[in-house]
Amino acid sequence: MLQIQLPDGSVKEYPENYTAIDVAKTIGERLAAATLAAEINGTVVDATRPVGQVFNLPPGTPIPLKLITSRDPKALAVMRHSAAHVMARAVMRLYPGVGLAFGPTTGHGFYYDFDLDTKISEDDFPRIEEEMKKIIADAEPFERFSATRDEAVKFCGDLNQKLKVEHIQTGLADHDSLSFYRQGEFVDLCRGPHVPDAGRITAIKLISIAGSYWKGDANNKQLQRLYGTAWFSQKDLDEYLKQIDEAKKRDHRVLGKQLGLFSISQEVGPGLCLWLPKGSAIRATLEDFIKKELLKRGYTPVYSPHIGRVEMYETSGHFPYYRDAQFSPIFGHDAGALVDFWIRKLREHKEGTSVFSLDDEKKLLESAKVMGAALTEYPLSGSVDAKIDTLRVWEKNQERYLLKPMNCPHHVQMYASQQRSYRDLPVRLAEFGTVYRHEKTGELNGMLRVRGLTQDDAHLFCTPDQVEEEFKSTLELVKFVLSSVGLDDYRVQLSLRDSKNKTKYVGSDENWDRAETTLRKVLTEMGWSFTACEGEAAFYGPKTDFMVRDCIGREWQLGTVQLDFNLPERFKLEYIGADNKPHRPVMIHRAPFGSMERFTGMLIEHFAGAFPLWLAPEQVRVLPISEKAYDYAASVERRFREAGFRTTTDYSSNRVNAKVRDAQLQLIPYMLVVGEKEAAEDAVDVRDRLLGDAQREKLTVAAAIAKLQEELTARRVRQVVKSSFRSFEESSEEENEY
RNA sequence: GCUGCUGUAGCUCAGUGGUAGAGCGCGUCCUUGGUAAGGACGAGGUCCUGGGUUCAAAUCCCAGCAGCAGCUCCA
Repeated sequence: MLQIQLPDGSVKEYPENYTAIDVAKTIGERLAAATLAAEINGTVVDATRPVGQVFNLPPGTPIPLKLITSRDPKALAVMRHSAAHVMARAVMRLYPGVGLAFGPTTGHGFYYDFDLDTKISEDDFPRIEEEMKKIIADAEPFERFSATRDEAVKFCGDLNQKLKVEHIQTGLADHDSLSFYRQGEFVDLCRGPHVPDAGRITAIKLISIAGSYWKGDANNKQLQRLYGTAWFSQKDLDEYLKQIDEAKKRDHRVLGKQLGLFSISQEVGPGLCLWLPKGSAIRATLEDFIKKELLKRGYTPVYSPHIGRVEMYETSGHFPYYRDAQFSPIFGHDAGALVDFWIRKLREHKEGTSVFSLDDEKKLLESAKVMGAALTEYPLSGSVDAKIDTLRVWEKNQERYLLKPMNCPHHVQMYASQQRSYRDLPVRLAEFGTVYRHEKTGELNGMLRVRGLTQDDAHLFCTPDQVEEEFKSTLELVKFVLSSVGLDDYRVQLSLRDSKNKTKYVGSDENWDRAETTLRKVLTEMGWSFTACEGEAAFYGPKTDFMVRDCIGREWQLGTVQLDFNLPERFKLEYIGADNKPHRPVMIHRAPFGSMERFTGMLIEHFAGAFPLWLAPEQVRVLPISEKAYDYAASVERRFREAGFRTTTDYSSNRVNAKVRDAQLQLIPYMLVVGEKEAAEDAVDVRDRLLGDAQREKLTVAAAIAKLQEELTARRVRQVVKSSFRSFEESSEEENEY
């Protein structure tokens, strides 16, 4: 007999081969019909599997069992995964010979990757959906069966599913037994679980089609990824689609245009952001805020130029590691780019990655000569190394500048500009440093991913003893800054080195281990919850990143604190210790906002454009009732401006109704309606954007100024419109192993 | 960079192998108004760029550029 413990704690006995559905039937037919899956000992499994087969608990131990119906949030993921199978089955019917890759669930639906030469387009969605609906109407069961690795390979081979075969042989090499699910004529390698039959899938819709890479590697074959969503009712589906539409309305690109905050013009260039006056007001407010905060915390503001010698970035490693993501160097000599290309080609030739003929070299020599670089020393018949050396010598004598991709080397030079004593440390150099990166075209995204950005950057140089303390206080600064602007919906990520691919990083294992251990220790001591992510570190050190979500749920890195033992070594930085001997300082890179562009973009979405008073680009608008009140309106505007408020007056020929509406739609926190009555009393009629007409308040100008100043200095956040796509709770992306 | 979709007035978008439309905004005038749209008139377009097909292309085809979504990348 099988001993099963139900969620209420009661233990009951059932026949050995009973499934969760069978158990449900003993409670009630309706419950059995509603059961979609079962949670056994904390793991979600098929409701149709014999409970006793799932776990080998010691004999006599009752098995904890929970029946999962559509009311349980876990049911959605199970059902969506089944929907992915149904979609794949439909696609297979319509496109014979399609190769199957992976088909997991996502936070709001599911996708399946297909290897298919025919291009699926959105025009094909209706017939795929129709086929899916047929499959759902047929309500055939999902049947699980197991196979050994060899059987599985043969089975998938017979089905001509090459990607599955490859996956079994590589990704699943350590699995002895593999499970499959059959649904009618469709069989798929799959970990499960699934709903009992396709009829349990109620409301489905295909969302989009896009490219993806096999196993997420851009060097691999490109697949077609079909996205869909599924819900237990049409109502839920409609609600979800409505939410997506709502979410798009708070997109910073939409609001940025609507509210005149920023603009990205094709004339200026892709990824280059123009901060319009209103966007600039927000940025300036943020910058003032953090500048004051940094002074309090012992930072010293510095300025550095926008370009620097390429050699400096070769020393730091930025140039060799990220060359393809940088704007080309600025060459002082006309032949600079040519020689640069030449050296790269020679290196590729040496490494065997490309062919570079003697004839090519002769042509280049000729061209260089025409461009004014004679290169008489070039050893045409010498070794590749000798050739590279000759060209390098020429290059070293020329000017080569890089549009700066990072501020750190500049700050490093500032540190090195004088001798440092341990008594001087920590040195904290802060700068709103503008950097340029040639991001790939497909990566650009409004203000969130740009090619020119300003970091609220600073570099701390400290003794090894000071590292933990400095790191800790820096993390606290980031947290303080985020909470000051009302951003509390973020995730802390500990970004570590990829232990399997160390070629992406500079520095010794010892330095890395030291840095990663320190970070983990500090985070743990602070009691913060964080997620550790391998392979997310910077090339010079591990970091703690503050991740937030945008209006449609994509995650972005804002603030970051990075620990670096490596750049001080590469630049041979020193300080004189108490022992009168030179020591190597440790660097901390940190940017609470990350970049002003991305941070402002995220803030726009966070507040859905409705900024709190202290950040609002236009804080107060004076609305004269008629021309008779123009003079008084002007004086009110002047007094508010003098009190420090960003104030305008609406002199349009509209009626006050329209003026109120305009200001309301432009999300201006306070409107001051003034007419003859107010003019007579030196008053304003204060209309609060949030309270509207119902709670208008007539105050003297002085009282209104005082009221608003109180809200301003407190940096009060009175409203944040919740977004359904931001929260971190709901986004448990199901990783399907296979 | 890859795959797919999109590109029409300042904005949002409709539209057709036969020479271009709406709403909002903008301008002028009337209205001098009391808390989410007062009225009239008017100006605005190389229909992304370059090729091709055609008697005829903004519309069909190709290429490029840009935007969007996804993938990959992100110092």
